Amino acid sequence: MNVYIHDKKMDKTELILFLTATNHISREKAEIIADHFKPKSIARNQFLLTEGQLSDEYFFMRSGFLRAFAYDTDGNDVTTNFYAGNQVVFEVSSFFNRTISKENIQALTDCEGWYITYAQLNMLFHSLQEFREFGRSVLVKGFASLKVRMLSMITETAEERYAHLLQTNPKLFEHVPLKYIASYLGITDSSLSRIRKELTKKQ
Amino acid sequence: MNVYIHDKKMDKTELILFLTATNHISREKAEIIADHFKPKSIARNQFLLTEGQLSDEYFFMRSGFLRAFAYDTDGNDVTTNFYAGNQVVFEVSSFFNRTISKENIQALTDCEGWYITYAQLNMLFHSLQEFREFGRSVLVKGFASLKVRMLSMITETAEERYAHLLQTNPKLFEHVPLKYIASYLGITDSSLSRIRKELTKKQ
DNA sequence: GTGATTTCTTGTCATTTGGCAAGATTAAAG
DNA sequence: CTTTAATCTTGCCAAATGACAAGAAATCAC
Repeated sequence: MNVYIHDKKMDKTELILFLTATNHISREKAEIIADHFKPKSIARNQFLLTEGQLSDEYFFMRSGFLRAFAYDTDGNDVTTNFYAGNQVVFEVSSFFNRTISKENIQALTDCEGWYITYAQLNMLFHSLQEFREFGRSVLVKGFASLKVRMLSMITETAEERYAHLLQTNPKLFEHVPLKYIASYLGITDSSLSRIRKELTKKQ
Repeated sequence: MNVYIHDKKMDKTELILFLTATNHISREKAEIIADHFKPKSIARNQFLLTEGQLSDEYFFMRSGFLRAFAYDTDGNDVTTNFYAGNQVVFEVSSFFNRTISKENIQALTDCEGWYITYAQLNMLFHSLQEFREFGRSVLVKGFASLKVRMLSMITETAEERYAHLLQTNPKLFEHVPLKYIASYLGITDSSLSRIRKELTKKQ
C-alpha cells in the first residue's frame, strides 16, 4: 500500500460513510465498493442527465444541489424533484429499464461526488449481496418519500406544503429560484409569492 | 409426479404467466418460484393490511379490486392507491423496512391470488438472481407510476385527472364509491360530482 | 459599472375548489 | 319488503388559485 492510494481512498470518506450508514454494509466491503466509483464534478447549470438520454450513472452526490424537471404537454418546465448532498441521484425508470429519460437533472450549484455505471452497479450487485440490500434500500427510500409527498399534495394546502418544505429543507431556498419551488409544490410562482407574503404577516 | 400435484400447479397459471411476463424469468424457474406461493382469498371489505401491522405478505392478486388508504392529521380517510387484478400488492416501506404500516389495504370486491412472506421472498431473491430482477422491476414499475401520478397532480386540472382515470381504468368505477376516487384525485366528493356533471354536459 | 436579463411581486379579475347543509338516490340490513 | 344507512348531487357562499400584465428588484454578462 502506498501513500497515493491511501490518500485516494481517504478522499472517499463521505461515500464510504454513506454506504455503511444503513448498516447493510461493513466498512471493509464499503471500501471495496467505493473503489469502483469515479469522481464526478458538475458545474452550476450543467446537466447530470438530459431528456432523451439514458440515465446510466448511479451518482452519489457529496455536495451541491440538483433539480430534476420535465416539460408538461404545454411545454412548461415543471420541477419534479430537488436533490441535496449526501444521496444517490439517478432517474429510476430510465436507469433500470434502460429506456431514454423524459426528465432532465441540472445542477443548481456546483456539485461534487462519485458515480458508477449501470453495468458496474449490476456487477457489484451480483457479487455482493450486502450491496444489493443497500441498493434496495435506496429504491425503497425514494419510493417512500414520494408517497409522503403525494399524500401531502392530497391533504395539505399549498401554504402548508410550502411551510413544511421551508422547515425541512431551509438550505434549498438559498440556491433555488422560487419559480422552481412553486412548480415543485404544484402552484404558480405568483401564488407562491402571495403565500410567502401571508406567512411573513403571520409571524 | 401425481395428478393432484399437477392440478395444483396448473392452478397457478396466472401467477406463472405474470412471473415470466417481464422476460427476466424462464418458465421452469417461474414454476419453482410459484410453488412457494400460497393461495389467499380476501372477502369484500376485509383487510389485506391494517394500520399498525407489518406488511409481511407479497401478494399477487389474480382478480379483484383493492384500495389503500391512510388517515390525515384531521382523521379523514384518504385513498392513496387502487389495485386491480394482475399485480403484486404490498406496502413497500413497511414490507422492506420491517416497520409498522401507516396504510390500510382493504378489498373493494372479493379478491383471489397467492402470496409469500418477506422471509420466503428474501430466500428466493437470494437463490434466484432472475427473481431478484423481477423483484426490482416490480419496485421500479411502482415507483415510475407514482412519478407519473405526481406529475399529473402538478400539471393537470382535477377534471383532466378524472378524465384520464376514467379512460385508463374504467372498470374501477364499477366497484368504487366516488368519494374514494375523489380523495385519490385530491379533491372533495362534491367537487367530483360537479366535474362529472360538467363532463356529461360536454359530451 | 452599466445595460440586459431574469426573477419576484403585485394588481385585477375569472375560475376552481372547498365547506357546509339539505335533499335525492342508491345500497345494505334485518 | 321495509327500514336504515351510505352515497351522491346540488345550492350557497367563501377561500384559494390561476391567467395575465406591469412594474420592482435582483442577478448576470460584458
